[in-house]
Amino acid sequence: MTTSPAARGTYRHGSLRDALVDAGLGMARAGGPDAVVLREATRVAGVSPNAAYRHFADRTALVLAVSSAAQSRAADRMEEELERVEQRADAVALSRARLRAVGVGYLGFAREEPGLFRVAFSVPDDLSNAFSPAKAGRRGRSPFQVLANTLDEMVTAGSLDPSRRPGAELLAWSTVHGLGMLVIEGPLRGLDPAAIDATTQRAIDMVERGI
Amino acid sequence: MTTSPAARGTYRHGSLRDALVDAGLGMARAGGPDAVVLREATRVAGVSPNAAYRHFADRTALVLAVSSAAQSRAADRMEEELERVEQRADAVALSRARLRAVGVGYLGFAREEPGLFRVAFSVPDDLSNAFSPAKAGRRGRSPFQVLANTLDEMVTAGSLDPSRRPGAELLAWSTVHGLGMLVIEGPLRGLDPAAIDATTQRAIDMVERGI
DNA sequence: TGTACATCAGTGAACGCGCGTTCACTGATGTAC
DNA sequence: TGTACATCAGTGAACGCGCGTTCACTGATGTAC
Repeated sequence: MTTSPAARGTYRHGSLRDALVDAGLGMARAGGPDAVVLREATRVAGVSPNAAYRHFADRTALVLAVSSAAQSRAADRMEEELERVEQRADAVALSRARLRAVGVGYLGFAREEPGLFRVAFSVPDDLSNAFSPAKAGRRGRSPFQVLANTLDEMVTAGSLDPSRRPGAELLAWSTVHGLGMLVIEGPLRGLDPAAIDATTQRAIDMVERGI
Repeated sequence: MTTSPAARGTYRHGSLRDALVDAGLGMARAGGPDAVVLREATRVAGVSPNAAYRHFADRTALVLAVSSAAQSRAADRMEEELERVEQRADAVALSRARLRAVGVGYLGFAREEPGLFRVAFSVPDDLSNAFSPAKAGRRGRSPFQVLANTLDEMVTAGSLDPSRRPGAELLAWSTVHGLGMLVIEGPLRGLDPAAIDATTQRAIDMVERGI
């Protein structure tokens, strides 16, 4: 990741944009959006400070790109959890298990990567990306789409009444997002992981029952 | 609020601590926690920059005090909504209406004062205050206590099974806090107020049903 | 009631800092003829 | 196949900025005798 000009040997970097975003992810991992500093990213990439301006209009643009990348990772984490769900005959039970997996994955990401979670979902001007299919990262799905798909599956399986489907993602997401924030920077921070697991399960129970 | 040394006339300020916190609230109102700048607070208070150090160990201490004050305001807003709930014979219905009022008040605060909401609930080291009775502001109740009281009322009224009471505040708060974040800096930002109202009601429905 | 003195809230000047950003530039690449 | 030239990714040096914080200080207050 660190490519000094000497080490690099070449005048052109080759993939500076990606290198800057990677460096930004590293900083965000440690301290959230505010920790992303443009000059430091160029340092890590082994390039002069102003080289960043070939790829980003300003610091905000870099942070937005980092936010996007972090959203991709969140989506990956959610799909990872989805893949762990075992198949079963009962379509209703399956679709419910998949909804749970989405919630568990989202909260797993929040707990494992609080800095990335914050840069992904607390960067005002970019969160819309999480919702817009068009803007989803090259990886494919945004966290929001993963959730929406799972809710659609519930309707198909008959575990969610179609009349309750519209806007249901907002309810599910609110709960799980709020809990994530409380876990990261709220009173649940540093709580016994087992207790957090239990609260996570309870929160998802509530969503399932109340949606 | 602006008291220049000349205008002030006196060498001692008299209530500098409060003045700094007030100035901090003003800045936070406009831009959240990051917008709180110590030097600016002293400027607004009409005092030299280092005078702040008589009252706060460092900038962080000031931000924490501002966060505390903002939490008080949130609690006030919630109680304001509670007072609006009309009395009725049916204790169950009353206790439910009061829970709704708490949620509506919390979200009203988020929408009306996004900057204060953020400084109140997104300052890592201080959110514990919202939970600890001992540390509650002189105004009395913390937002968390207001919520907890209302849930206790539900148990008393018989609208919440006592076995479900422990930890219930976390579920309710998660939902309403998450929705608040989505409204402030998420995809619901700038949405038609009526639509936000509707989502708020639905979210609270979900909590009531699923808790 | 009057004076001496401790207390401490505020002053004034200065600091180092690292940031984001701009300027005029140079060197490597790829394409047209 | 060889050369001229446009393109543009990166360089190097510099900037202004306002911040948080420290220093040695001064002036007003309140208390002890």
